[in-house]
Amino acid sequence: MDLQKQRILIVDDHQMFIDGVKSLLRNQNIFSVVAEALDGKLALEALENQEIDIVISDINMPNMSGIELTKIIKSKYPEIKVIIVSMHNDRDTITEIMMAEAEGYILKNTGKKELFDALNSVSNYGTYYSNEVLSIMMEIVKKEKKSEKAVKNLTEREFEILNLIVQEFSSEEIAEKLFISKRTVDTHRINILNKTNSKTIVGLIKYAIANNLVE
Amino acid sequence: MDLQKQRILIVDDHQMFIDGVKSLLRNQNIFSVVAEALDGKLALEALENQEIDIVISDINMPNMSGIELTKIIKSKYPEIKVIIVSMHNDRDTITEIMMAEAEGYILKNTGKKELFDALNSVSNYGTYYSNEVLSIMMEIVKKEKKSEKAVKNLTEREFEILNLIVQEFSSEEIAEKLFISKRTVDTHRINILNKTNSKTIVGLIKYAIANNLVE
DNA sequence: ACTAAAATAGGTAATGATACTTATTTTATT
DNA sequence: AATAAAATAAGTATCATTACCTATTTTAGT
Repeated sequence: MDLQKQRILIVDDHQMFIDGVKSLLRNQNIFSVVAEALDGKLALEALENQEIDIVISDINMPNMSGIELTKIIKSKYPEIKVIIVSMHNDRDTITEIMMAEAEGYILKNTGKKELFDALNSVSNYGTYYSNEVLSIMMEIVKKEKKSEKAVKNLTEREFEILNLIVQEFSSEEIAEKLFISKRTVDTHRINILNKTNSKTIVGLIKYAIANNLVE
Repeated sequence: MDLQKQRILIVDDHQMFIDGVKSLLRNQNIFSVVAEALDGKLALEALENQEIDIVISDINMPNMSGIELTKIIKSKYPEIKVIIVSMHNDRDTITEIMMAEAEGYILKNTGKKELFDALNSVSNYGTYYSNEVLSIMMEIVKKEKKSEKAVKNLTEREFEILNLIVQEFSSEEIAEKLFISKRTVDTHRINILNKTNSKTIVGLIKYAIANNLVE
């Protein structure tokens, strides 16, 4: 008796993409696309109705992202492997995928060969991350460490003042608002500049916006 | 004798997408995918080597965007119809597509039916824009008009200086860089603040970032 | 060639931000 | 109770930004 084919669920809000993956998985006898879903909710319904071994999911979808979907799948069906597929390989995306503990992450410009490599790795060894993704992961590990130190060690008061600065209040106005001396605000200001490695208020605003420290 | 099939070239840096479109265009006798290309350069080569009636192109591609490709196609082969396919339907994208004068614009979550509608419209009437796109176009026409006044009436020089401000150069440094007086830069600065309704440089930076006037 | 818009620049002043230093008081942690 | 971290504040100085005004020269459009 043959080993059973690996049963695959494809999740993507773009029908074209689902068809693309299906066409890549035609004419072979290891994997079988047994279900498809256009969003996370439909994917979860599909998982309740049939046994699935591997989920291939897009990351950007309406209502529920591939990340959220992965987290739910991992908590309800820890034995199911998840491969996330994405257009972009930026830092934020990769970090989120790591957090969600997906077994694989490939880009949408992946060819047939790499898709099979990923599916095989995931169903046998455990994980698959493309070289592109791995090199970005290494960059993150290096860079994130030091920026984390700078970002996170702003004190509560400093955060409060940073927010007021971004809201266009001057040091004097902030002082009035917080019932403290303008000189104190100035001190906080300079400490904030130093901690965020900003030279001027322009850099600080950009930094605050880029790092989501405000709003 | 039959009418010749409409010859289609698909351009996308994601092989999966090309396969998806091809699978949607299987089993019918109006359109025929006779060529595919993974980027704009290869697409232009393909156009030199064979007759094409309709180009279906992705918008986000490395080296040359679908917009740039469309512009080149339109200047060299004005009789070829172009349908742009995109993930997103944001204002900027739609505006650019209008500028490039593509005959059609559909989203990647388009199903078989809409793809055929688009292809038929484009090869017969002339253009096809999905309802989603049309409604966004109307919003643009309404909103863009008023923000245009504030945003767009920055002069080239003012844009240049705004960019340098955002890059954390002081008025003095900007003056040196542009070989003009610091007083001139100051004047520009104040005009920029007025035109963007910003009270302080903090507001200006936020405004510039929010409106994509920089980077 | 004429006109409007844009770019140029200066005077004068007030206000704001930043640099560097020092020091006291509060608050949290062990 | 001791220590460290955070919040408070001020002195002094310099530099940068903004306000309000006026005015000339360049550039582009009809």
